Amino acid sequence: MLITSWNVNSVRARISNILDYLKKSKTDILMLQEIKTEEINFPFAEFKKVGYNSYVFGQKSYNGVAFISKVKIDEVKTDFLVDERKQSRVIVGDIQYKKNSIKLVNIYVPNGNPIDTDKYDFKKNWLNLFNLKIKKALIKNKNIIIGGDFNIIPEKIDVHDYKKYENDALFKLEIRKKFLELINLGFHDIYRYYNKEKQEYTFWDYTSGAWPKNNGLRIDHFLVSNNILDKIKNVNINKNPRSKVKPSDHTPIELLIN
DNA sequence: ATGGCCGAGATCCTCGGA
Repeated sequence: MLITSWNVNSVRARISNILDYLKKSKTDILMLQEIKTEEINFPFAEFKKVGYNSYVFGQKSYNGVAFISKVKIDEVKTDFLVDERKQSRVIVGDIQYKKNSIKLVNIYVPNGNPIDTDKYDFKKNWLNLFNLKIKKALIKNKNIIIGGDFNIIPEKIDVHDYKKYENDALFKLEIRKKFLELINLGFHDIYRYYNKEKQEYTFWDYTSGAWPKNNGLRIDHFLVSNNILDKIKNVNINKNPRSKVKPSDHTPIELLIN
């Protein structure tokens, strides 16, 4: 089973790119972030036409997350984390896979820039709350996959020029520590687990020729709980969608389960 | 050496993104 996470930077602006991707990749479950629309304007029919059901937690203009899935997702919840600004950043659901129940947690973490504003505090508070919610969720189900746009560069290897990001909300030590705290609850950053030395990115800014220069960041991640680590067959950053016309600034990360 | 963009929702600019 193939599970993909992709920040699409508007589901409506990106609909043909997303449909192309589904056709080519045959992904079973697509976890979307930054859909930038409410449920009322979500393209349910377009996905239904190609065999996918949509589970949507939308918001007007900003944020918004969704599952696009060929398989049934149970217990879909949009109140896993309710932040102080009531933003649509987390949707969770359970899948049955080979007699295991796996909880999928699809997240869009706040950006947090600039760091001298309340946006940065919002990100810190958000991550604290998220870690707490995951800690509680692990008590009920030890099979958890967290996927999404974390807006966190875990290590120096995950950015083209780390010195430029030392005072950026994506790479500040304080933020990376929150990511480590989350991992220490019992997860692996599955991309880095399989690729100890590889330098690949999931995001390239639209500006400054970042894509042709490969000035990227690895900020989209899959965290897999220890209990199901042996069920993971492969993980891949698929750069193809970033090279298309009218692309998202992020590209999909794909997780293959045994 | 620097900087270059894009989407939504409202106008012809602002906000947010990273």
